[in-house]
Amino acid sequence: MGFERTFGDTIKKLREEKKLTLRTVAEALEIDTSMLGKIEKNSRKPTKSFIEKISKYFSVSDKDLLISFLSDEVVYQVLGDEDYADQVLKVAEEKVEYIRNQKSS
Amino acid sequence: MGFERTFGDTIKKLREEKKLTLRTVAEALEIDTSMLGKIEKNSRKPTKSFIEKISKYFSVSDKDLLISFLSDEVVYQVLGDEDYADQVLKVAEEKVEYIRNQKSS
DNA sequence: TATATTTGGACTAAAGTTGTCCAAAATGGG
DNA sequence: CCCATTTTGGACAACTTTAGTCCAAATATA
Repeated sequence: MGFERTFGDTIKKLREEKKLTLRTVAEALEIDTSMLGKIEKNSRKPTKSFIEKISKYFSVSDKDLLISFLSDEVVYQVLGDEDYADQVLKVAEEKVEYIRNQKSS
Repeated sequence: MGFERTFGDTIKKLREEKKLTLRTVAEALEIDTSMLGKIEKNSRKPTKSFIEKISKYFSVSDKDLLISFLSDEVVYQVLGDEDYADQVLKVAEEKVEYIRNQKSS
């Protein structure tokens, strides 16, 4: 899976590959058409349940889609203001590692 | 700077090393004592302005404190639910890299 | 024991988020 | 070009979250 795209781009591509309309997919997932459009444009966040439904609908990995979304969130958070993105991510990794070791001791 | 601790732990340690009370520091920074206590316990978020003031007050790097705080946020975000933390961070790095290349082209 | 410090609950105001509805804009087939 | 359909995004109300303050209980200190 190509993670360079955003979550929205990813699900939009899945839909367009199958030549389906927003309305068609939205009905299948039982959500508002406009909502689906916004999620594709990353202007509304998918719920966990949405990610489950859409991954099932397109037969793609639920986990991959979730990671795609969560990483978008992290990127968004980390790219504001001053750009210490790399350092912030590096330190975050260290902290995650540290916390893991804590737990298992 | 040891980034294994949380932002709250870090500023608490700075205060205790100088044997200052919450009230003393809070007054110097012109914020509520209780607020400072909560920030030390990571139950309230520091504002950008708070980080600037406290780093100046203790003569430590503003940037380091900011990174400490931002990385806490990322860790918090990434450690919920299923734990794909490593993968999410890795993908986030790739996306940041990707976005950087986009901009400079 | 008396005094100061730390902790956290409760609350209000402000800010942010969600999902829905609707209409304008864009697209595409005939 | 026209019409039907799709896409896009604004506006809104309901709801959730967060921020900051005040206060009192708990804890530490001298």
